[in-house]
Amino acid sequence: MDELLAHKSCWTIAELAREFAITTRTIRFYEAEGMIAPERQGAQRLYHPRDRVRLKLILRGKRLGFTLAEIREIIDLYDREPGEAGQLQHFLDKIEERRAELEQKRRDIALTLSELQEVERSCRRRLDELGGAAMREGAER
Amino acid sequence: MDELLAHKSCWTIAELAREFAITTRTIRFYEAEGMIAPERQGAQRLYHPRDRVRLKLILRGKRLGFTLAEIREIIDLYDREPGEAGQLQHFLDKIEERRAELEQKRRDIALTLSELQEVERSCRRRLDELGGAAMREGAER
DNA sequence: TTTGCAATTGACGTTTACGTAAACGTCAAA
DNA sequence: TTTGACGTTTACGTAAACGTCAATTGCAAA
Repeated sequence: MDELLAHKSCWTIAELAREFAITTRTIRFYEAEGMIAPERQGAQRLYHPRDRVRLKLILRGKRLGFTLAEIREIIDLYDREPGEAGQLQHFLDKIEERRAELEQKRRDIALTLSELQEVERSCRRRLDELGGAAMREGAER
Repeated sequence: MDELLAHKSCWTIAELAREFAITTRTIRFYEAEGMIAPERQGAQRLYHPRDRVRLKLILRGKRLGFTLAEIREIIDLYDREPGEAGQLQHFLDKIEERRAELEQKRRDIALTLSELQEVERSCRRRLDELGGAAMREGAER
C-alpha cells in the first residue's frame, strides 16, 4: 500500500532491503565501508532519498562488475565540491578513466551479444530441421 | 619480432601471460577450473588458437563482471553439440537469460556515462570560471 | 658440465563481499 | 505481560579468485 506512494521521504533498513532484494546485512556492510550514512533515530537507522540514490548507484556499479572500492570512487565523483583548478584537472582525468572503462565494457557487450545471436540463429535452424523432420514423420502415418 | 607474425599457431604460457597482462598463475588457475585445456609436451603446456580464444572470452567476461562460473556457462553455449529439441529449447532459454543480463548492463552503462558527462560539464564550467578569473586578474597587472 | 632461466606442482595466504550466529534492546498487539 | 517482529552490535565463517613461496625439473647456452 504505502509502497504505492511514489514520494516517500524515508525508509527503514528492511524496506530498502526488500525493495532492492538484498539483505540488511549488506546494507549495513555498505555503511561500515563508508558508502552510505543514514540518519540515526536512537539506535535505528533512517534512510533518506539521498541514501536510497546511493544504494542504487552501488547496485548499478555492482552489476557492471566494479568493486566496492571503484564504486566508491565513482560515487565520490558525483558529490564533490567545486575545488580549484589543479584538483579539477585531476578530476577530469578520473572521469576520463571511468569513461574509457565503460566504453570497453560496451564493446565487450556488443561482441558478446552478437555472438549469442549467432549461436541462437544456428540453434533455431537446428530446431527447424528437427521440427520439419518430425512433421514429415507425422504426415507419413 | 615473432610477435609481429599475425598467424602464430601456438604459444607458451609466458607468451600468453604477457600478451594479456595476466600472470601464469592465473592461466593455470583457469585450467584447473576446467576452462582451458592446453596440449601437453611432457610437462610443458602448449596453447593453440582455440585456447587463446577461450582466454580472450574469459577475460572479456571478467571485464563485464561475470563470475568464472557464469563465464564457463557462456563459453559452454559456444561450443555445444546440436542436441535434440528439448535441449535446444532449454538452450535458447539460457541464451535469453544472458541477453537480458547484458542488456541490463548496457542500460547501466548508458546511465553512468550520461551522469559522468554531466559531472564533466559542470566541472568544465567551473574550470572556465576559474580560468576567466585568472585571466582578468592577469590583465589587471 | 654447470649455470641459469622457464616451467611445473603443491601448499598455504590474502582480499573482497558478504553470510551466519549469538546476544541483546524496543515497541506494539494479544 | 509475554510474544513476536524488527532492530542493534560483535564476532567469526566462507566462497571466489587469485598471489606467494618453496621445491623440483627440463633444457639450453656458456
